[in-house]
Amino acid sequence: MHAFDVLRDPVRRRILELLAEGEHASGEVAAVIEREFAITQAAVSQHLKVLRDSGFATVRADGARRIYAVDVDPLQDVDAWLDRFRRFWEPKLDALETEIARGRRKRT
Amino acid sequence: MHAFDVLRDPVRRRILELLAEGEHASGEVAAVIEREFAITQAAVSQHLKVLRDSGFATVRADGARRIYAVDVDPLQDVDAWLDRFRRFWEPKLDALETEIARGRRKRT
DNA sequence: AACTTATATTAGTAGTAACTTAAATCAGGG
DNA sequence: CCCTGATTTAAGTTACTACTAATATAAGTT
Repeated sequence: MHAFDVLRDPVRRRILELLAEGEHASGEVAAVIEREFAITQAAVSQHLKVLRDSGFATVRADGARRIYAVDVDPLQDVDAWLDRFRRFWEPKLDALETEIARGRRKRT
Repeated sequence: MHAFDVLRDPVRRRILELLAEGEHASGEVAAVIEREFAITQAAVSQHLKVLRDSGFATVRADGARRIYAVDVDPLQDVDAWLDRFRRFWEPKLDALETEIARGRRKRT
């Protein structure tokens, strides 16, 4: 599933916003989303699965709970796709300066 | 239609890539897309309509031709949404430096 | 072991979105 | 004015996606 397919859904975007604040258990995420979007826990779990499968989130077990964390790799891909449009709104920067400012060098 | 709904479609993303290179007539876009995606000219026209309606593209007439240009406002919205995740991959910059580097001040 | 809590999975349904084909619009030239 | 080329619009079909309800799984508690 392509990154943009994942981000298309407002529920998934909201979940990612929550995870951007820090790790959350599945149930914590579900509580917020159920309230804000009026959908069931099962639906939230399905969205979490999409996020896992597409690399936007990672999970670890904590007893019966599942702790989710954001993984920004696919978001960086989106950011990289936007690069070709940046010249329309960003002031001119030389190539090296841009590299440094944007921090998009290969991870070491 | 939300920006991410628009960007979800690979044909529309490809059209935006073409428009990022410069203005193109509807027919020029259609020629490329028909070849690359094997869909009809009518389908391409429908995608162009979506891009128009959602603010991603503007059109002007040139005789019977319709010349399309990219409008990056919605792309900037996407870029802004990504801001909350940038700290996961960007080196620390102070607030002002970030403002300058990212060029996201109000348009003057 | 039985009960409860936490979470995921399955099966089925309904709405939407992206096509195709056909028809409509509209500008320019003979 | 008719014809052609360029483009959009309309109608209908199909496939996909997000949902619910029900069930399964697994851990924690008594």
